[in-house]
Amino acid sequence: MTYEDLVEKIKKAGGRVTGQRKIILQQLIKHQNKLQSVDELLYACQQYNSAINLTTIYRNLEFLDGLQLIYKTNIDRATSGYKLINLETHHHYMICSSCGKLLPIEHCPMSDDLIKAAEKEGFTISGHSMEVYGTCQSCS
Amino acid sequence: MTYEDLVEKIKKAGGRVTGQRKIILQQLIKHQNKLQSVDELLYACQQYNSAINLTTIYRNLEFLDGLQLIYKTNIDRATSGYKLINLETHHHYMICSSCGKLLPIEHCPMSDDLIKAAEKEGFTISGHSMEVYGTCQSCS
DNA sequence: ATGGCTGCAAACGTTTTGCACTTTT
DNA sequence: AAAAGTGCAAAACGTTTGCAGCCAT
Repeated sequence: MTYEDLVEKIKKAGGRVTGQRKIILQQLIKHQNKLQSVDELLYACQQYNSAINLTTIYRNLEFLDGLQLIYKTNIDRATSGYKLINLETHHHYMICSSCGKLLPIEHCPMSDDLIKAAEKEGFTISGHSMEVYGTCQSCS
Repeated sequence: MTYEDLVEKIKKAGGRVTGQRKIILQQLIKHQNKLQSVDELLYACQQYNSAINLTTIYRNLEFLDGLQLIYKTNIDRATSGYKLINLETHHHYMICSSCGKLLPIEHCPMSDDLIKAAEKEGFTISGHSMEVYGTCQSCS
């Protein structure tokens, strides 16, 4: 997902490409392979525009989430982590508890067996989540 | 997990069986098969003791969580859901978005393949989560 | 009588909102 | 010019904490 792809999607959705949004997009692209807390993203953006506001980060994440461009999960009890979605791949990750790095998992838990078992119980599946936690090579 | 089992574990841990705690335990047992928000649990408990306090619910959930008796997950972005852990079974669930009911999944995504793939990348696994979302039979 | 538990009120950190102003289109 | 985005301050939200009093052991 390139910067140009993102800009195109935003314009198609009637969104505007403001100075703050540009910086946020760039920082999300730059850290595509890890989860960022809102504070980390704010800090990263402020290196390029010291005036950028926390509220603007939240609103942009919400806006991009509406465009289904954001993967969100909890870093810990109190903190949310965000990253750009990698549209090409189905997204399950191994998450490093130390540095937040994400290693994609090819293996998706939605097996035929599971789908059949759900149907059997009359359960209509609308989605699923799976995450593996641990420590990555460079952190251990 | 019976009430007596829980009381035994609590006493073994140096905890006390107070009036409020009894009610909370009973309500957790009663709703063992669904996620309850803190508010729902509070409301359920207040049917038996109208004076019971929100803080007490939180502290009891935290206490029981320390004893590894609580399964916690997010109901939605803002709300946490709690239930008693079913110690006998490894816990993955299909969660009904409408009523919060939980249907256990026998299938655990931690396959040998996945563990081997993690090792290969030098990732040390410490835990994992998996949840399936959808609508249960009686809600659809 | 000791130490854990409770209730209350206040604090906390994250996220959301109202409003006036600015910028992109 | 219109619509969307921004910054600020304040509010809202779920959750946690300090403290004084209470109750199970």
